[in-house]
Amino acid sequence: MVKYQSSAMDRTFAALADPTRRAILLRLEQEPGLSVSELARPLAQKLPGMMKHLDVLADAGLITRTKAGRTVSVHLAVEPMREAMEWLKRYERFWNASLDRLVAFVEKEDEP
Amino acid sequence: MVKYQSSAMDRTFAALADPTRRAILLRLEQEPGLSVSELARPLAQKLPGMMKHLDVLADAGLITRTKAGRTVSVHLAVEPMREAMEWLKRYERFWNASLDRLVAFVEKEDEP
DNA sequence: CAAATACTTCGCCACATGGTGAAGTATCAA
DNA sequence: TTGATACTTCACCATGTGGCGAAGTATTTG
Repeated sequence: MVKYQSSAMDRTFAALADPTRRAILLRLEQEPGLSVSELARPLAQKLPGMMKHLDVLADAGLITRTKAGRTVSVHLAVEPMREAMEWLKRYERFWNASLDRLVAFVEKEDEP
Repeated sequence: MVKYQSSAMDRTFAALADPTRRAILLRLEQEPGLSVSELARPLAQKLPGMMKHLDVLADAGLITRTKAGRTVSVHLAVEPMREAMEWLKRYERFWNASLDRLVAFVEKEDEP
């Protein structure tokens, strides 16, 4: 890859690209503060694998971890998702607005 | 990685995780139907690199390519972005709605 | 203190990405 | 037909997952 530094948005989208990580986020939405083991159990994930996913999510700023004794509770942090959504919003007009623009777009393609 | 098959959403988020690819999508929004070379030029990308990015974008369903003679014009396809946004919408309440929920969330964290 | 629990880190492996230059193919132009 | 143009594919490299078992560290618990 040779990507020595990546932007916040790069990391956010990359973190969201894995189904296990999306499942983690969905679960945390329902049950904030779950521990690492509790997160791993239903996902049939060993702890080392879960650690890597949590590292990716934390790098992207999508979770925070707080340690209490020997257990770690994990919490959602949605700000990066808001920014990802802001980016996508740029394209909202393509499916949200009237079809005028789409028609114009298609017609332009047919020009020589 | 050992990911033999990935879902449409996996591919969409993965495609969006690269700044060059996001730049391509932004550019196509302004100027639909650009050719491969035209896309590559301002991004300081060699053609082989651009080809790979376009392959990733096409796999994710984010672009379509139509060949006319020896030139290929590239077009946006926004449906996958709409779906990505639908997924993110689930979290919208965290930043969009009243702060009640956030307060409840924070207070829950302080419980023993 | 000893044992169990909950993470954490450490190799190790396979594979996709992101980039390159070089070579190949297909069209268009002269 | 010969060149130039526009892609396309190939071979190669470095790196970041994504997964595992095994070993290590830190806290509780008995």
